[in-house]
Amino acid sequence: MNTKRPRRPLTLRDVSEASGVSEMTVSRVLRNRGDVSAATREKVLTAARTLGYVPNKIAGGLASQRVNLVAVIIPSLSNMVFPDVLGGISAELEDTGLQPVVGVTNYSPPREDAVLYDMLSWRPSGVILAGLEHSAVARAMLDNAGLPVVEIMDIDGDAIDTAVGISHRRAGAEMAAEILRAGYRRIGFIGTHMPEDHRARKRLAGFEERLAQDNVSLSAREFYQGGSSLQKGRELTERILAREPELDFLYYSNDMIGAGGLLWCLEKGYDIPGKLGLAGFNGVDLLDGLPLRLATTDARRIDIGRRAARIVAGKETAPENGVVALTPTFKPGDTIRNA
Amino acid sequence: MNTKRPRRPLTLRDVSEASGVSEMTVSRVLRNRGDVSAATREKVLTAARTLGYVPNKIAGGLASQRVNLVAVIIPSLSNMVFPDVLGGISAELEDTGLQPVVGVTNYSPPREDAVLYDMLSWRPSGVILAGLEHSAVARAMLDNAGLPVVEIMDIDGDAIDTAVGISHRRAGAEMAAEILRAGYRRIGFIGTHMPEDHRARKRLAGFEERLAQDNVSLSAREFYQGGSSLQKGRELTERILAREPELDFLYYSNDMIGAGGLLWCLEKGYDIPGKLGLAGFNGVDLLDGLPLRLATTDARRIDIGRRAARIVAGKETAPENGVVALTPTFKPGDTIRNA
DNA sequence: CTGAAAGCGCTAACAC
DNA sequence: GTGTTAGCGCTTTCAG
Repeated sequence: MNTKRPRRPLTLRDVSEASGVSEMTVSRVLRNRGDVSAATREKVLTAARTLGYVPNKIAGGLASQRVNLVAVIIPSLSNMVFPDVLGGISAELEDTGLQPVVGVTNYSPPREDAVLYDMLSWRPSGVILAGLEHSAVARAMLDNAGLPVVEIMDIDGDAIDTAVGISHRRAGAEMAAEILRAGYRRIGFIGTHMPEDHRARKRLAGFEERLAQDNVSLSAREFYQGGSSLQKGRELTERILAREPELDFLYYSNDMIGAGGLLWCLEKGYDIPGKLGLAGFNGVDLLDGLPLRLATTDARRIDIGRRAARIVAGKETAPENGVVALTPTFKPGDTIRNA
Repeated sequence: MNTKRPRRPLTLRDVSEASGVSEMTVSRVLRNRGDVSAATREKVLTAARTLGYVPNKIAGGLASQRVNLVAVIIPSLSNMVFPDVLGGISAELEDTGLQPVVGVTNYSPPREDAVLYDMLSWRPSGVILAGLEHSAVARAMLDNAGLPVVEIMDIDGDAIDTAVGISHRRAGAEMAAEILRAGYRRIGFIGTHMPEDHRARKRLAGFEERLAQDNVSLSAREFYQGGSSLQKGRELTERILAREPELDFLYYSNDMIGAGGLLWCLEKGYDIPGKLGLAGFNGVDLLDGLPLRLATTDARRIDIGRRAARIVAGKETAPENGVVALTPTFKPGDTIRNA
């Protein structure tokens, strides 16, 4: 094994010499560009294959000034929402020759700047990034880059070029409306304490505004740090109900902690949804296997990925106002009683 | 907004002219390479910043023949195990100047070949890829590439360069031993039907071999297609127990379906772990919030990522035999009775 | 249909 | 400490 690892990677010239065809024509064959006779094409392909030649995109990109990469910048991979977005993006990019390259910011603006800088230094053909809130530095880089920029997940704010997402404000408001319609009145909220999670913040704002319309205000809030897990959902639920035993509804900022809360409540024998209603956010398929299906809002993650990719790929042109608004859809599940 | 998007991206030359310093020295400043006087450095940095210059790594990579990218090739992003591996990799790469670039194969060998080809065409400084089973084409490409190759997750087989992982055969065998020790004898297995999931296959093989040592053989198996979910775990558990009501243990090929099975069994009132024991595989933290903690094997995902990254980064040299064997650790949880 | 020449934006290597 | 020269491996452009 492993006997003759070549010192020098193969170049077009090697294929050219092995096949007796000029570098230029070899290049044409390998890229399916321009007309080449079947005979020549065959010679080249055989030579390339037997040598095990892999083109050098660094050189190719420099010469052609075009790179088939799309930068995708997201806050996290671990909360089971961004993998869905990525799935939508890859699916839609599949037949375009474009390839997504993923960068993760951990919800840190300086880290976002760094990741963006790094990705832009590869001169991608487009950028897809989560959220509408970016540092002045980031905005300047994107302005200077002169490439399509699609901001995803959120549409409550100003887009640089194009935004594809849902209104989290609206998602929050609609959930509030459903909860009120069902007759719940003593409502608690459980969410992350993350100043940089703008979407969760907007959701909560929309939620409280809608409650206020009915003269209801939140009876309790509980915030947590770090990642979401079932365990975290349990702890926070226990804590908020210990503090405010009279609560009749809990709105969670994501499905994972909501599911944890649900499991805890069921164990403790709470009457759900009779005496206590629960709802989460995202619409992950984890919920389908729980003892009761948690009410939630489908955040349209896959669709968001697809539309963003279509725009970057030029399959679809962004609307005049630069906003592609998808509709967050309420999923009642089993944890909100019927009105 | 968006007024003066430049037609031509900025080059070193622009910074050079704006600062009155030669291109070469500008380059030195921007890369922190070689000695440059504080005064010059300041001039350059200011010019670069005010122009909004972003270096072109395509050109840089071509000139220097070095690229700070590490290709990471994994089968899937959606099963909550690879994000952990990725986390370990990024964490360890953070201070090395290297950057992971992720490719996903969906457990398809042809897709793996394609992804690998594509990544190699960017001439990364190293490759980390899941598993030891690769097509002849893939092996040839890796041999030709002349760069460090680390195969992760599995060590049961031959590595190209270096393998970092656990023995799945052993993990299966050890779980079997625990189950037998606890006195269970009528054992069923539930797993994916994926010819390409070699690790699951090896786990099952090790599991059955160990059972055979005690003259026990599997009483039932249930296979499924597609992704894992709680719901799938419920359905399969119901099915296998309908077919073989006498089973006293269920071994699942991953924690997600195991958790689904656990929830279903609890609802149906099974005596767990008294009459029926359950175990999964991976050790994901989802398990911490379930009504009972599912027994499982910690697959050491984060450690695997870290060690692999250390080797690619040259922080650590691979052992002579090319195998970094981590120890899969049994986690008893609450679903196996004490012996 | 095929080839030759020029150069993409940067850095290695060598002057000064 | 700083500048000059020559490519890196490919593709563009223009000839044939």
